[in-house]
Amino acid sequence: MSSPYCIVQVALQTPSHSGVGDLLSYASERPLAPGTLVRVPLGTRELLGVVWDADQATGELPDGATLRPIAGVLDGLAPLDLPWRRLVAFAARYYQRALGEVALAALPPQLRDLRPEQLARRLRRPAKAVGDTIDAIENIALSTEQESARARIASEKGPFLLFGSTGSGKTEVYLRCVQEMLEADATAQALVMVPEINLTPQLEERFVGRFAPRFGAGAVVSLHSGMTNPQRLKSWLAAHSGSARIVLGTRMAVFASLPGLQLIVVDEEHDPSYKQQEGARYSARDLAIWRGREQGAKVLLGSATPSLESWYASRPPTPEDPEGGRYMRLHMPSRIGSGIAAGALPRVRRVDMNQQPRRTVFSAPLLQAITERVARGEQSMILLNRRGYAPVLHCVDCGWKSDCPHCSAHQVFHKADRTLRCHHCGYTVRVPRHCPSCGSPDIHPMGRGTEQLQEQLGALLRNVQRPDGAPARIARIDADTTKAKGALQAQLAQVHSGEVDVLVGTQMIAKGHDFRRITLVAAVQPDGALFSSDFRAPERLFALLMQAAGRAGRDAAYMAAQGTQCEMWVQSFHPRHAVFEALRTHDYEAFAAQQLKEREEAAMPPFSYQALVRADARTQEVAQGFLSAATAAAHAAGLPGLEVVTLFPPVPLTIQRVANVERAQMLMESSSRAALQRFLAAWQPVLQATRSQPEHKGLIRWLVDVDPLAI
DNA sequence: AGCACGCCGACT
DNA sequence: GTCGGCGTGCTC
Repeated sequence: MSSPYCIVQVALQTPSHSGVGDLLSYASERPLAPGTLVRVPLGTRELLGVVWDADQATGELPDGATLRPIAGVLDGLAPLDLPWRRLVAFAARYYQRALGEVALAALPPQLRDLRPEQLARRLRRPAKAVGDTIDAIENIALSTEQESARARIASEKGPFLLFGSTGSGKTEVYLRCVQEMLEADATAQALVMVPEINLTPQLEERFVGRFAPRFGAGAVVSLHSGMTNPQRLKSWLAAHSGSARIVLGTRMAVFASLPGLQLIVVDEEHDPSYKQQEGARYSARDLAIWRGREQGAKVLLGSATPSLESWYASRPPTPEDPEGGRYMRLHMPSRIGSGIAAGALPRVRRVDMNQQPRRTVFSAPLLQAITERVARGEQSMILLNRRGYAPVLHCVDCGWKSDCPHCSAHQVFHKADRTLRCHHCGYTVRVPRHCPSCGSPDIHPMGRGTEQLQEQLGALLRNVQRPDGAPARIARIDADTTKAKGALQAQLAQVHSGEVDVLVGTQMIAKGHDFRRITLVAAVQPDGALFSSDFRAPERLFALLMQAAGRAGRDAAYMAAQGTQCEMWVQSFHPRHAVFEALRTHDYEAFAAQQLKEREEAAMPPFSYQALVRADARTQEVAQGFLSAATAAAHAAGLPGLEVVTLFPPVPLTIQRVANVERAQMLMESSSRAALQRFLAAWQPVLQATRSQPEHKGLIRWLVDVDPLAI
């Protein structure tokens, strides 16, 4: 009857929503602490798992079945602590995924295929001593605003929203807060997140420069998907063991094991990249808030254009609303720097494209402004959120368009390699000489992308000389020019060195990179986002333009010496639109107030909570049929929460078909986050049951997106 | 999701 | 006779 072994519950990457639960029982000869990493047999495979349950009862099995024994214990590693396990469990529950899936995805991939002996060998390997030759960098004196933010963060509980314009020195505040935290406690750790891999090297340089001399060469580690598996494992182990004091990373870093975590910084907290778009669709920013509260760590969100969610959550108390928001808002409005031009934000110039000749790309005044800057040896930056030469080819005779045969989207014309490429499925063909439909040679590009912009600008500026007499040089940075590893850094270096006079690119160039000599930024065609069906499009456009404007005039001393006024140009058919009005006055607060009013009237986030279910199938009918059936089943079962959750009918996605898969989705909305959660949890098994009915055989997959960014 | 088992067609 | 097609079903 009684057995000589313990039963342990292990979290494994079990098949996504299928019969197998996510905690499986195994036999162990000795008790294992929760959080212990183990290798266990499953079917014919052997998988990495995490011991989950504290219940170590020795006893009989249900139904007299036999348990398979644990295959191995990764002994050298301390068990993952309770805060980490609670974070993973919360994320799995909140985002409606299997516990084991989230747990295993949160671990470095290489841990999955390392046998216990291999791991032991790796752990024995001494960390190589790195030179201690780095000189300590003196702290820069903080401005009054920075100092007051620092003091508030030090003395209050948070979470904090550091609302500071571009160039107000948010990074310096992060550095100070991290430093204080780490100096006060020799075991303290800090997590600093940035939205994109591209931004980690420059931040790493700054943190290493500041902290390697103080806390040792291994004190700062990075964690992002651009690293090789061995590098990631190394950083992860350093964080887990506590030897790394600072972890810099992208959204995935929110799941790092940090036993001493005391501070989390989320830089550019409004950035959509914090939302994972596959697997468990978590928001690293929201999880950071949760983790901070749970683990007793302070959380510091920073942005010049906060998400409306964070802005609303940080509203100060008023007589009508004596509670105010959950976050504490810290305001740093001034740009820092030396010289009389410090603090000057670029002047915003709007060009009414209705007054320009049809099909104008560069209006005369904008072209004039760029020309003058080239002649003065200053740099300009032109933004267009569309790569390639033209978004579509068009036949004048029969109306044919370069539609992708597999997607409901156009194939984009790329002139450099004479291809038509679908940006959704990757399908590529050579550019036809004649219309594939009627044979006419009269086929033309319609609309423009960055490639064309670069070409046209080259022609327009061909007679323009730099101060040294050389012709103007126009560079382009977008996903196409930066595919190769290190290409982005190399191209940025060219801009920094002054080789480039005009930089054309997608939003990639608007983010974070510190260009010293750019005095003009232009958005030539930003109207697309104004009337988008996505209610967050204006918010995103405003953030992008503000961020882009922040690229101009960062070298205040230079600006002052030259007597240059930096400018942000916007060409639009709707120059009086609220987004541009707010941009003109650099008034985020007015913009946010106006947007929040609209959101409140329409009961949209942050005044309501949303989730999506998406279904993919060969046909739209099957995809929508599944969603309709699952909705009907939810109503029939009278699922909890339903009284306060609105289910909207299924609709096709904006891009309905990708790679021959039809996509449909339906929206759920509620004024109560808890009710929406209760409903989703109860609905999960209903969705699974619906999926297994024979009439929904054609369904390829379904997935839930909680707090979606785009609908 | 893997991965085996299984039960039928064209090959050395 | 066997190599291999992918339908079905199981994994503590």
